[in-house]
Amino acid sequence: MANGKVAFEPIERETVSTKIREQLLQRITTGELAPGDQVPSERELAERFQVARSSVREAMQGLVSLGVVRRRGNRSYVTEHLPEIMLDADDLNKAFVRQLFETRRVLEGPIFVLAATRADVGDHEAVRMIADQFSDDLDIESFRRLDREFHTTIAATCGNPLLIELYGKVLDQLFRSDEFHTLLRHGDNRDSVQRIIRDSGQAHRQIAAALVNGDPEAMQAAIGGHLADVERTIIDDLV
Amino acid sequence: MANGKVAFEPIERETVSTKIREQLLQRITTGELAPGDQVPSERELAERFQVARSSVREAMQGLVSLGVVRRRGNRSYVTEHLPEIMLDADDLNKAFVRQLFETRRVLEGPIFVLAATRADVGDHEAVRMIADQFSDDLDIESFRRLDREFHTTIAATCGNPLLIELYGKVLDQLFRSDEFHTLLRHGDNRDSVQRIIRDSGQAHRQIAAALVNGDPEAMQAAIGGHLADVERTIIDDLV
DNA sequence: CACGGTCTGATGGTCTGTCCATCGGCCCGA
DNA sequence: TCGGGCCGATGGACAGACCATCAGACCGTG
Repeated sequence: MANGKVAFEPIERETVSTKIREQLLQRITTGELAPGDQVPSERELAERFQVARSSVREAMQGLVSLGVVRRRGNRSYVTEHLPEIMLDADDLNKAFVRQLFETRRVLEGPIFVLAATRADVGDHEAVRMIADQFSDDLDIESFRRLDREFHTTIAATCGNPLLIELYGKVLDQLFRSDEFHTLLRHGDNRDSVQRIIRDSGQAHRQIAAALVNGDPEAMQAAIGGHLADVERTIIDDLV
Repeated sequence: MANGKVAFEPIERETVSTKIREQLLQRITTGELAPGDQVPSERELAERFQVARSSVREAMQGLVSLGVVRRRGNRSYVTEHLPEIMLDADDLNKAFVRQLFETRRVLEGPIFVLAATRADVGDHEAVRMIADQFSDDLDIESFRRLDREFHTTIAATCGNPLLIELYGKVLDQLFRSDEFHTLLRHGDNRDSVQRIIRDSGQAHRQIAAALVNGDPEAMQAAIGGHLADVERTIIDDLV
């Protein structure tokens, strides 16, 4: 060691739920658990891992907070779109988009939780007003401006502008990336664009409602499903 | 509504653990639960909230992943340093520093979890090598350069450079902020600087060890305690 | 007085078992 | 064909228990 003291590192103390979580995460990131479909039930996992269901639940909660998995009511869990570690040099663009989405998922949960607990009725009203302005027939530029305003307003409610700024930058990067741009500009994708705008409006209204109700899970579910679609669309359409 | 469809927002389905988590988070951010000291035990909280201990555990896990609370072995939980919503205009600087730390905490957990599951032995060795270069007698500039290299290397292991870039930017902002600078430059604080360098070296070695062991909790604990000190030092010393 | 061993109560981690509301899918009858 | 009702599976929540660990008090020995 560079300094005088011998390095007595804290001994490893890995809990059962941590081991489970790591195994599941590995299964997911390697694509062994296909993205977008069901994860085995808690009871089945408990039996397969030879542990108690409570331990499995604990592991799953960790994955949920990581954003790689989503609760769907009482209907099992579904893995979010993300994985497929792509080693091909050709797929660098895809890999970058994947990172963007992964980062978004990481930032999303905490923001919504903080917003749900810190927002007051004034914030609620402001967010709801903006959300109601979304309509299906917005052109892409108006939509983008409104979208920006929406996220900025939520920033104020969450009590941590920095966090929202990062989130906004990630979303910006996402929507401004070359991949996304070509996707938008491409004449064939006019339908996709229109669908994205429509879905976004609905998603934003749901987010506003969830914020008013102070329900972070609902917020995450509202935006999550929608953005998962966007992610799939973008990645699938990449050359 | 702007579009034709009536907005049937998903009905609120708030779980018990969510309610508990929100209550606790509010208690913490309002400073009612003093930052840095123990949270009541799971059993006591279960009794006070009139719920099962498993529900309390679930809520606490959420708070841990949010970074506002930390597990300390089997010795209860401690609230992280962060809260005290400061309304005074004078305290804008403090508020910003607080946001920086809050953001760091949010990014930290996921990064370590991902790094722990995705890193291979080569990554381990690289990280360990850099960590061993930290020594107590580094000058501030060398330290900063080494620190930067350390984080960059971990970026490669975590499989998501973007996430690490954000994390690095936050840390940068933290260490480059005017507040921190004046703290460093101030002659009186030579001891503080030396202590920070010394603690950082140890923390980085612990992080490397935890990464090699694939133990995210240990990683977080290693860097968490150290940075909590830094946070306290900075905020307390601000004018 | 100092130091190491021992006991004890509290805590988190884990397990087992149970009950409930909800949901998807199925069948059955109108 | 369609609507309603039944059934199995699932997540959510609960109660109670056991264990390893840890802090702190206690005690004995030097």
